[in-house]
Amino acid sequence: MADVAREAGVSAITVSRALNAPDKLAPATLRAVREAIGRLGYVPDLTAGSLASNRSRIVGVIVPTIANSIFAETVGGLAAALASRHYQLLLGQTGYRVDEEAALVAAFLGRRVDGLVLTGVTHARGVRGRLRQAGVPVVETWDLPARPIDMAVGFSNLDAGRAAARYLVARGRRRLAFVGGSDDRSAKRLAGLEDGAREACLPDVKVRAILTASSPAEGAAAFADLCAGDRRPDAVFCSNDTLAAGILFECARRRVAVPRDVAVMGFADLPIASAIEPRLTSIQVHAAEMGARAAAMLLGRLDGTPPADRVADLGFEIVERAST
Amino acid sequence: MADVAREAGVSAITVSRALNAPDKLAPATLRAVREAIGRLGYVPDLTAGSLASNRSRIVGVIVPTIANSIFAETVGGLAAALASRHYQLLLGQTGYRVDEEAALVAAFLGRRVDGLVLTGVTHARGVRGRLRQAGVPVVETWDLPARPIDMAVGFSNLDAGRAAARYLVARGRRRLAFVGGSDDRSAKRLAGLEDGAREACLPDVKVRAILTASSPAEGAAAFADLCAGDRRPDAVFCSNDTLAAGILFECARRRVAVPRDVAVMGFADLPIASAIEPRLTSIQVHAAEMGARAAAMLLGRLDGTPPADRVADLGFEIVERAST
DNA sequence: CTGAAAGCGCTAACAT
DNA sequence: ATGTTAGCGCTTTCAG
Repeated sequence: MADVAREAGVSAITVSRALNAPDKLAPATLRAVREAIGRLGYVPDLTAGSLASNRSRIVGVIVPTIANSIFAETVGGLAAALASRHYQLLLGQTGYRVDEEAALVAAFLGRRVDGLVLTGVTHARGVRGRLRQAGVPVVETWDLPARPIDMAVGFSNLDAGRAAARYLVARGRRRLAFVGGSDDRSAKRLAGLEDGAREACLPDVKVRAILTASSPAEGAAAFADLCAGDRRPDAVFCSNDTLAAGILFECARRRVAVPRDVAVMGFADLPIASAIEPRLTSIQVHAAEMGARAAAMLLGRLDGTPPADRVADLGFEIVERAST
Repeated sequence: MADVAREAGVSAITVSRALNAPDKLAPATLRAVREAIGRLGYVPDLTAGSLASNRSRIVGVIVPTIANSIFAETVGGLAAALASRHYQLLLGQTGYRVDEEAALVAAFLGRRVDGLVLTGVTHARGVRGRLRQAGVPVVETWDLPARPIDMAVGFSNLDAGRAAARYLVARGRRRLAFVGGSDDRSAKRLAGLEDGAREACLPDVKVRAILTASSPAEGAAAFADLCAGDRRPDAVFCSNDTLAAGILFECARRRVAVPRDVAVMGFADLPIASAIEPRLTSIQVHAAEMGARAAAMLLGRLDGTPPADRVADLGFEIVERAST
């Protein structure tokens, strides 16, 4: 920066202003500085800038795994929204382990991120406190917290599960099954489903939980398991469209007619849901928009805009298709 | 850090060493410092550390879009490998625009990333030069560069396309079609396919290029298009399993028998390929491993290990399944 | 509209 | 094994 200043015949601070507040400079000065920057191929060091200004222009996002499409959609929406404002995205994967999340939060705070986006509302001991103390804007996603750390954008997983049960019951299904992850959010969807089944005085929901649910192969295997018992379920609710797709494939192989013999319902309404044959009934939860809204919330806070709602419930919608 | 030093009755540099080189301290000193850190809840500022040490422990990765599973797999592999060594990942999306890539490269260099992972081998003017001048370790992925910027890990997209053609021709297919993106790597796969068709003196390959190919719906629409003409192709090669899945769905709806009437071949061997019905023949390209290898190459360089191969050809394998 | 001085929080290089 | 000094490259604050 000193070199550029010398080349342009100004002081360092003027170069800094040319970069960060160009309209505070006289047009001629600005032009001179820009030319000097071009001649020297100067690349400003944002690390030094962050240290001096105490703003990093980095947002951290922590997801269970980026290889799962539902989170990839959210991260994509987040990254796109941040890029337009020249913020960068630091990505962390927990592998569904809360202690990994705690470690990532610590590491990201050490990087002095300007904001943090978390998946879910259940966190390791001490994480809430550390986050609050750090005073970093935080958005929890993919659920609605009873007591948010700071801000949140999501939907009620419990209500979604219950809505699925009611929907299936209303269509005459009696033997409900669940295939999904054992993580916190999937567990809530299952709880909602069981709740709905109880309302209708149905027998217990058959459960086939998968450690880290995401592949169609796991869905297919889970369905095979469910069929092994005495009475095959007549409806399966999955915590993820990818799993549901696997079940549809397995049904095709077993010549199980969908929806006649068994209704299959997915979750998240990924692109595959509206393309697969038979087209998959799913619950749309606006995965990409969640990321975009999280970005908007963070940026609003960082701009000092009067905080609107701290918690945004994006809701969910059952998208009815051929599989039910 | 000064506070911690005072609390522990040592100097600042000793605190620094407790964090970065604990085995250079006497056990008692180390314990004292750690206790002080715990009592004060001290979180070291990595920004300041980066500035002072000139190492950021951040690696940047730039992909067309994270919402496309093939890149999500690579990023996942990369992130996992880096996390084990306490490096963080900065993520950028180009939306398949080369000028966006150039902007992201500039921004990441400004962040003083310790390494950079790029998708593909074709870049905007000036990017190569800027990267070389910065002296940052770079890994290009998903292709093999004729003249690498620095390092690379990938496979030959041209050969993969040609292998697909030969495979299909050997099974008696004569009217080949291609459905895929119009990006550089897809274009190479298409060129390979056309090359293979020429070898066998087949008629021209029918091409249905999609701007940014990734969803099953796009695959289905593309297949509908291909069928609209006079002679339906008897084999379709897709630049992505997600597109191929869409074609299989569309075939099911049109009662087009696969593989009897048309053979369908995918690319990348994503989880869906081995789960869908009929199971999809695909070309395995080790997407996740590409990320892991890219990480290994960068870390090796950063450790100063004698550079083994600068370019790793992971190759590809045709995984034959029911769809052909 | 532009500049001078000070310092962000840490680590490299050299002591001892 | 531990400490001292200097400085990383920028922005803040206060002046003019």
